[in-house]
Amino acid sequence: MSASAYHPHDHQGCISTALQQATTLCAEQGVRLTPIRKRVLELVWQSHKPMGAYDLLPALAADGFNSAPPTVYRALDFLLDLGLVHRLASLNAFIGCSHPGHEHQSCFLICKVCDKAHEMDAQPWFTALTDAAKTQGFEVETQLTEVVGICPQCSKEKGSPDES
Amino acid sequence: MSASAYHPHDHQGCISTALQQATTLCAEQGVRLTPIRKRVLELVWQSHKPMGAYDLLPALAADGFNSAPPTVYRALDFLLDLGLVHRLASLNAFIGCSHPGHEHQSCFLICKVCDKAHEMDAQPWFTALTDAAKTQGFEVETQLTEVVGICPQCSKEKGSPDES
DNA sequence: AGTAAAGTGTAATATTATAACCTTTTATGA
DNA sequence: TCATAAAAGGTTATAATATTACACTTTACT
Repeated sequence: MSASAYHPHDHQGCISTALQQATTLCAEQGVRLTPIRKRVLELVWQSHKPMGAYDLLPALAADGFNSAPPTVYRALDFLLDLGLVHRLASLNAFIGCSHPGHEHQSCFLICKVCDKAHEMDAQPWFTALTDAAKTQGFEVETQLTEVVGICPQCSKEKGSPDES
Repeated sequence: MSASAYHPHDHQGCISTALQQATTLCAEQGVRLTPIRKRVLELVWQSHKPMGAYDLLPALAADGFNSAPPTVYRALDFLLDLGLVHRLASLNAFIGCSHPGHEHQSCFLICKVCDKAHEMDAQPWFTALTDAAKTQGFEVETQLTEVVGICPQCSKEKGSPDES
C-alpha cells in the first residue's frame, strides 16, 4: 500500500496487500475469510472511493454469488468487526482499512471532487479530545471523524479529477 | 441554556432560549420561522437526546400539522441551513444547536447509556487537523466529529440513567 | 458418523430520505 | 389593492439503506 492514495500508484498492489493482510489477520483470529467475504473486501478496495453496500451487490451477482442485501451486510459486518473495513457514516459507505490489525484512531479525508477518501491517523486528536471530554466528566470510548474538502490531486487538476 | 446538559437543569429554559435565539436569527436573516419550523425546532429540543426525523412526525400530527416525511425534512433542512440544528450522521438524528448564529466547529459527545448528546467546541482540534491535512495537500472545508462514551451523570449513576 | 456452530439463501419488511407535482400563503410593487 | 412571483406547504409515490426471521448448508469438532 502506498503512503497516499492520492498519487498515481499501483492500485492492484493496494488490493493484493489488503487481501494478504486480511488472510493473515483471519488466520491469527481463527476466523474464516470465506469467498463472499474475500470478494466483498476486494470490491471495497476496488478504488479509493467509499462504496455503498448496494453498489457491491451487482458485482457479487456478476460473480455468481448470492446478492441479496443480507449477504453483503453480513460480509461487511464481519469485515468491520475485524477492522478490515471502516464505515463512513456521512456517506453510508464503506472503505478498506489502510492498516488493519493495529489499534488506531482514524480520521477520513473525503474529497468532494473525486469522492476518494483517505485515512489519516487521528490518534493525537483523539487523545486531546478524550482528555478534554474527561475534564467534563465524559468517558470517551469510540470516535468518528470525517472531513470533507479537496484532495491534493483535485486541487491541482481543478476540473479534471482523477478517476482511478 | 446551562453550561452542560448533564446536570439537572431547567430544561424549559433550554427550549425557550433556543426558540428565542431562533426567532432573533431568523429576523436577522430575513427568513421565516413558520409554525411548522418552530414546532420542529421545539420538538428537537424536547430533550438532549438526538431525535430521528420520523420520531417527530407523530408529535407534529398530534398538533394538527401535516405529518408526511417531506414536511419534517423541509423544516429540518431549513433549520440545518440556518445552523439551528445539527445532524448526527452516526445516529441519523438531529439535535438542537447550543450556540446558533456563531461560526463554530462541533464535536458531539454521545452517551451510550442515556443517549443524550452534548455539543463540545472542536475548534482547537479542527484547526490542528486542518493543518495536518494541509501538510498532505488536503484542503479541509467541513468536519464532523462524533464520539460515543459515557456521560458524567451515567458514570455516577451506573444503571439508573437520567431520563430528562 | 453425529452433532453443534457458523455461514448462507431467501423473502419480507423496517428505516431513513427524496422526487415530483400541485395548491396555498406570503411578500412585493405597479 | 390587486396582480404577480416567490416561498412554503400538501400529497403521493418511491428511492436508498439496513434488518428480521427462518430455513438450509457447510464446517469444525468429537
